[in-house]
This record gives sequence, C-alpha cells and structure tokens, in this order.
Amino acid sequence: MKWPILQAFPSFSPRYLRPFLRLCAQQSALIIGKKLHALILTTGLSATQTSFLLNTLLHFYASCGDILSAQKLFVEIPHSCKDIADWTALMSSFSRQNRPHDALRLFAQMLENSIQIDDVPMVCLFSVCAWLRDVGVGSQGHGCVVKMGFEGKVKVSNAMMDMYGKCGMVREMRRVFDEMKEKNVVSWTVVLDGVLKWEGVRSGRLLFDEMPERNEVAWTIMVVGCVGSGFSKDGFLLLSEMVFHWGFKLNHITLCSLLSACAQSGDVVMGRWVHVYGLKLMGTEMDIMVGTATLDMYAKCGRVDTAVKVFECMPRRNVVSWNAMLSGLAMHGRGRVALDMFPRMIEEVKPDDLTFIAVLSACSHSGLIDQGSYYFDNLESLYGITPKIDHYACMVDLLGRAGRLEDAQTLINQMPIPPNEVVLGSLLGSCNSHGKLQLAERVLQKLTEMNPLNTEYHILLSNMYALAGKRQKANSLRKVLTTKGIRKVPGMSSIHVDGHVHQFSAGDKSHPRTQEIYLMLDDMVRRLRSAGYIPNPASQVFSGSDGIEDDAMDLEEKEQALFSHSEKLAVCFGLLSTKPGTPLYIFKNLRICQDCHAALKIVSKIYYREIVVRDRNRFHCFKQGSCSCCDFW
DNA sequence: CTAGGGTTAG
Repeated sequence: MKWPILQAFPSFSPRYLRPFLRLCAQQSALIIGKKLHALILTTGLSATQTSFLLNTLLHFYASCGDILSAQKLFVEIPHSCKDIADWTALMSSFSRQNRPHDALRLFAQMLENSIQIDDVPMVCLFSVCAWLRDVGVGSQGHGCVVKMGFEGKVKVSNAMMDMYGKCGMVREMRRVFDEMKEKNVVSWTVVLDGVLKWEGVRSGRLLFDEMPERNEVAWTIMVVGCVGSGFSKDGFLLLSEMVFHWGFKLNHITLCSLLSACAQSGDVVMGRWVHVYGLKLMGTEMDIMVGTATLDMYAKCGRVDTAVKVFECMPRRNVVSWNAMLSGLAMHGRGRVALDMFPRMIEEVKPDDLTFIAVLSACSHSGLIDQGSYYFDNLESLYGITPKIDHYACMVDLLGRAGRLEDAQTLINQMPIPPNEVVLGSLLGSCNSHGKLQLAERVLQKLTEMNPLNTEYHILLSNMYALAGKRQKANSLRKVLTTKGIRKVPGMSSIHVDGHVHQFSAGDKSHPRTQEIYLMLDDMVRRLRSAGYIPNPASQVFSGSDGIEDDAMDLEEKEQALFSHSEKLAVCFGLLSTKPGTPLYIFKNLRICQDCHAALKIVSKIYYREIVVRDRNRFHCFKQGSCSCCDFW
C-alpha cells in the first residue's frame, strides 16, 4: 500500500500526527482525517502511542460534525485519560449539530461523574439554552457560574447574557451587563441584540451610540433591527454610513442577514441595494447562500418573477435554493410552475423534507389535488422521505380546502403521530370555508385543550355561529375570551412609500394624512358601488380579522367598519401617494378579509393598479379585476 | 510525547 501522505511524516508518531489531525479538524477535512485514523490503526503504532492520539481524534471528529465516530471514540478513551476537554468537545458538537437535548444530557452526565466543570462547558451550556429558549436550565447555569466564581470570565457572561436576551429576560441580561467589570465588543453586541428585539429601535439606538467600539456585527444587528421594526429609512441611512463612511465591507453573512431582514419586512428598496452590492462584490460567481437569500427576498417582497430570474442566473444551486424557489412559487399560487420545475430539481439535487412541504403547499394553494396526493403517496417509495407532521398538515390543508373534509379526517385518524395545532388549525379553517359547523365545534374543543391562549380559533368559530344565525352562541364564545382577559392580535396592514413604512389598523386615524386617506376611501367606496360591489357585512363578523366589537352595530355602522379595514386604508394611502399605474405592495399580519378581497379585485380594475397583498398565508396579486389566488384560499 | 474544548452576525 502506497500512501503519499506517509511521506509527510518523517517519523510516524503522535508528535507529527497530532498537528496534522488538528489541521484536518480546522479545515473540516473529514475524509483525509479518516484516512489518517485508519493509518494509525493499521500501521502498527503501539497501544500507548495510539492512546495519546485518541483525544485528538475525538476532537477532530467532533469538530467535523461526525458525531457517531466522536461518540465511539469517547467510549473508547480510557477513564484515566478522559478529561473535561473531551466532554466539552462532544457537547459542543451536539450543540452545533442542533441536538441540544443530547448536549444537555451530556452536561448532566458531567455533573454526575463529578467532572470539575470549568468556564468552557458553561459557555456551551448557555448557547444551548439560548437556542432552546430554556431560561429554566439557563438560570440554573447562572447559579453554577456564581458558585464557581466564573462571573469574571467575559465569555461566560456574554453567553449568559445572550441566553437571557434570547429568552426575553432583558432585565436579567442588563443586570449581568451592568455588573460586568470587563466588557468587550461582544458583550455590547449581545446586549444590543436583546435590547433591539425586546425594547425596540429607540432604546437600541441609544445603546448603539453609547458603544465604545462597533464592529461590523454590531452595525449589521443595528441595521437589521431598524429594518425589522419598520424603520426602513433609518436602517438604510445606517447601512450607508457603515459602508461609505466607516468603510466596512459586507461579507456573505452580513449580506444574508440583511436580505433576510428585508424579506421579512418587505423592504425591497434596501433588498435591491444589497442585491446590487452582492453582484459587485462577487460578480456572476454569486455565493449560493447569498443568491438564495436574494431570491427569497424578492419572492417574499412580492416580486416572484424577479426571484425566478435571480434563481436562473445562479451558477450553482443547492437544495436550499431550490426549496426557496419552490416555496416562493407556492406562496404566489404558481403551483403549476413549481410542479413543472420539480423534475429539473431532482436532476440537480436530492430533495429533502422541506422540498415536499413546498411542493405540497404549492398544490394546496393552487388546488392541484391529484398531483399533491400523488407526491404524498409516493414520498417514501420514490424519494425516501418519511412523512412528518408538517407533510400531513399540508395534506389536510389540501383536502380540506378542496372540501374533502371526510378524507382529511380519515387522514388525521390514520396518522402515526398525534395531530398538532397546525393540522387541526388547518382543518378548522376548512370547516370555516365549507360551513361545517359541527365538525368545527369538535375541532375547536381539541384546539383549546392544546393551546388555551390562542384566540384565533374562538373567533373563527364564533364567526361561523354568527354566519349561521346563531348569535347567542357566537356572543357567548366571545365572552369566554373577554372573561379570560385574552385579547386578539389586531389586524395591521403596512405599505412602503419613499423609504418609510406606513402602518394602519382598522379605523386608524393616526396617520398624518388621515383626512386625505378617508376622502380617498369615500371616493373608492362610491366607485366600487357603481362598479357593482356589494359590501358584505357578514364578512365583517366573519373575518374578525380587523377586530371591531360588533354587537351593537347597525347595518350602516357595520358597513363603515368594513370600509375602514386596515388593508383598505393602506390601499387608499398607496393610491394617493404613488404615481398612477405603479403597483401597490401591501403587507398584512393576518389573513386578508373576504370583503377586502372582493373589493380589491374591483379596485385593481377601476384604478388601473396592480395590487399585491402578502397576508399571513400567501400572496394575492390583484390585477384587472381578478386575483392570482383564483379565489382559492 | 500532553494539547485539546467555547460566545455575537443564516
């Protein structure tokens, strides 16, 4: 056997092998490392010599993410040679591979085995708790830190603050921060992230200005925080200051986080800027991750055609890119296109379970029942994928939307896993669209057992009662909510104009241009009526989405309430603040209401405007009197 | 022959 690699070692001994294995670990060169491991076992090193290498090998496998091999070595290492670093290597490997519970179990075993814990596993513990949002275990960890006197270790405190921040315990986080004698950029950055998330952009900005030192991470977090809270203009100003004044270069991680923030908030203006920056930085050799984030941004900002273009221009694509593309098409109701692309996908990459969530939801949003059933039935046999609860949820959705509620129920009964909230919530939604009151009652019962705090389901059923003329039942159901003191999430619609996000709630009068908006609304309703639109007060009760208590209203009031739904207000503002003929892009946090859906179809026609609405479920593109969802939602 | 393990930005 000739191994060129052997010639690299003047003497085949741990002394030379160890640095080589470390290099493999650093570079994640799993194959080469494995060959070395094989050599070590076969080349006749003495048992003592080999045992000197076991820890290094463990570290190598742990850092390459080959947990199985790492675990095997962990068992093989004799007790006398196993120390804290070996435990920590394995634990951090679990945590990096998204197996937080295994990491926690290992930590518990360390305690059971009376291993003297030092600061490093503590950092790892907090990172796991942060990921799990488990402040219970996290604060126990805090206790350990105090007991063992690790508070002075900056990294430990940073990880601890991150844990508190991720869990929403801002006060705890700040307390730790204030008591730290020695802080570094990371400390400030962690706190900045938490404050932005839980106390808002204003407090975040104050903290940001106070920071003694800001690296590109801090800047990115600040910009993302602005964009995420609708402060688009401030975000953009900060981004240009970061790049042009301070000369920070954006790397692919920064680009991805910015793009994802733009996708979430619907900020296509900044999204485009970031896209262009990426193009200049990388040219046609666009990084796969950045390319994927870019197409995802365009899709989620309502520009699905641009998303397709970006996708087609990517020199290489992985399964994530394909999944993003397919689910983008699904959200836009382009189920047919998505299915046509699928054969091309399986030539390029191996589909995973997310792929089929995209495919099934594409079928569901486009009413392609047969195709959906086909893929679902063949998941295992053709693609080797065991259906998970989310796939069942898609199928229940698909059947339910199509009115096949019996089939949906049968499927739920056949599931090997008990149904979760998503599955039943989707079934309830279908009961609603198909007027199955009795089934809805049963489903609601189960849903309330699962999640007593969710108001949406009660409102849905209460609206169904109201629609069926059972006012008393409807009201008593609503009373249940009020006596429990639970308030529903208010419906909000927003629109980006000139770098600002304008947000509206139902009947909102807080906008500086309220007067003009309501004049426009009057005009709109008048023109809608003459175009044949009949307001549907039932859907005021029915939609429940924009939340106006409606017990005592007469018909006229109900109509008025209907007219001032948040999405209509946003459209009116859009009509009067953008150039004629330009499309309007509206974002709504809940599902679009049925009356608004009917109204916007006509608006798109009589105002010659394309109106794109992103609601919680999908996109609706209103154009010349019809909607891309084909009324199939 | 004795180092090796960890935090923030998808």
